[in-house]
Order: sequence, then structure tokens, then C-alpha cells
Amino acid sequence: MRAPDHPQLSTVSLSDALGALADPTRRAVVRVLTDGREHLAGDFDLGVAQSTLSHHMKKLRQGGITHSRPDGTRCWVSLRPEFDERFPGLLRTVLGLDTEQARS
Amino acid sequence: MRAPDHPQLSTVSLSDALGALADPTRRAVVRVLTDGREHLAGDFDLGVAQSTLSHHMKKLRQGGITHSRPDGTRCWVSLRPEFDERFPGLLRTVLGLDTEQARS
DNA sequence: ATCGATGTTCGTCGATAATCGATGAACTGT
DNA sequence: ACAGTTCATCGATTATCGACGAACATCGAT
Repeated sequence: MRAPDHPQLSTVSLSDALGALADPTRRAVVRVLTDGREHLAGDFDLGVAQSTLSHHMKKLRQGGITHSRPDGTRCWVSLRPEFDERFPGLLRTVLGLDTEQARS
Repeated sequence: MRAPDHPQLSTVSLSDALGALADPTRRAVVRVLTDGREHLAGDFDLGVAQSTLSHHMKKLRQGGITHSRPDGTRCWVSLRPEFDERFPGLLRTVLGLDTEQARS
């Protein structure tokens, strides 16, 4: 697996971040990651094809939200801690609002 | 002018709201509206065609963020106060992060 | 060297987005 | 009645999105 691209946080726009968070599947990924740990990409079972999940992971990386660390044939995904320095409070606010009825 | 549609806030999803806020032109509109007053739709000069601005206004309405009140041939636009009850803190957070460099 | 597992990339599809100019609808003022 | 203003809508264009399967790359294990 080629090492994925992680943009500098300073080049990530608010539109990029909000665009990444506007999709419910991607928010579901982020919600899992808020435990602060790394998760295997393959452990997300969100009802989409593997290639689709890979696409969403790319969007999250480009939005500066997540970090992907290849490990052999697998891939560990985690939140980028610096994201909250770039956009303070955004993740907490968005995820806090992401209740059952608001989710779709 | 036909009266524009304003969705019930309970039917507006977080994805709708975030999608509306993900566009910099629309955030520029919202930023103006945070003075709490009504503004004429024609007073926004954001460098896009009139029809394009109308399109953005529609997105903001559909995201539950703004209210449009026709008045003769013109249209007064304002924030929907209930939006903050539906998504508490979202507008304040997003607009607070919308600095010059993050804007695009 | 081959195989299976895991993700990424590619090509494609239908749907939606953002933009524009042109047209239409509704109102105002003369 | 007519002309002008203001905004919405239409039609077209171009781009992007989310989805899929298929193909590809990389690695570990056999």
C-alpha cells in the first residue's frame, strides 16, 4: 500500500473540513475514532463497499481530520490531534449534534 | 414572487445544515446575517450572478438556516432563530472558525 | 513462487452542485 | 397600460459526489 497523502493542516480550508463532515458515513467513522485509539480500516462496517469506504477515508484525510498509517497489508486510522488546533471545537460540536434524528 | 419554501426544522438533517455551510459563498451570506437584522437579497454583492445567489439562498433555506420574506418585488433574508435550537452552537462555532485563511 | 488478505485506484454510473444567461412572475411607479 | 425592478426559475454546461465492481499493488504466509 502506498503511503496516503496527509495535507498540511494550514492548507485545509474550512470548506474542506465541513465538506468532509457533511456526509453521514464519514461522520460515523469519526464517531468511532473519538475514543482516541487507532482502528483498522477493515473494522468499519458501514454497509458500503470496500472501495467506497476507501473513498470516504480519502475525503477525511483531505479534510485534515484523520490519519492513516499503513501496516503491512492493513491500515490503521486515527484522528489527527492537530485538527482541533486548526478548527477548535468543530469536531466536538458536530459530533455532539449528530443524534439519531439529525443523522441522515 | 412566489413564497419560498421553509422546511420544518425537525426535518432538516445535520448533513443538510453542514452541506449548506460547506460553501464559502453561503457562509459569507450567513456572516452578514449574524447582525440579527433582515437584509435585502439584492444587497449581497458576492461576485456571483444573480441566479447563482438565488440558488445559494435556496440551499440556505433548505438547510434551515435562513428565512426569506418576500416584500413586493424584493426579498428580505434573515437567520432563523430556531436553527440554534435545532443545532445548538453550530453557527457560532462555524462562523468563529471562518477566518481569512480558512475561508476558501 | 504462489496464494490470500487488505486497501487503493480506475472506470463507470446516475445524481447532485455550482455557475451562467435568459426568461418569467409579481410588484411599483408613472 | 406600460416600463422598470427584483427575485425565482429554466435550460445548459461543467464539475463533483457517492456508489459499485474490477483491476492493481503490497504484504504475510505457505
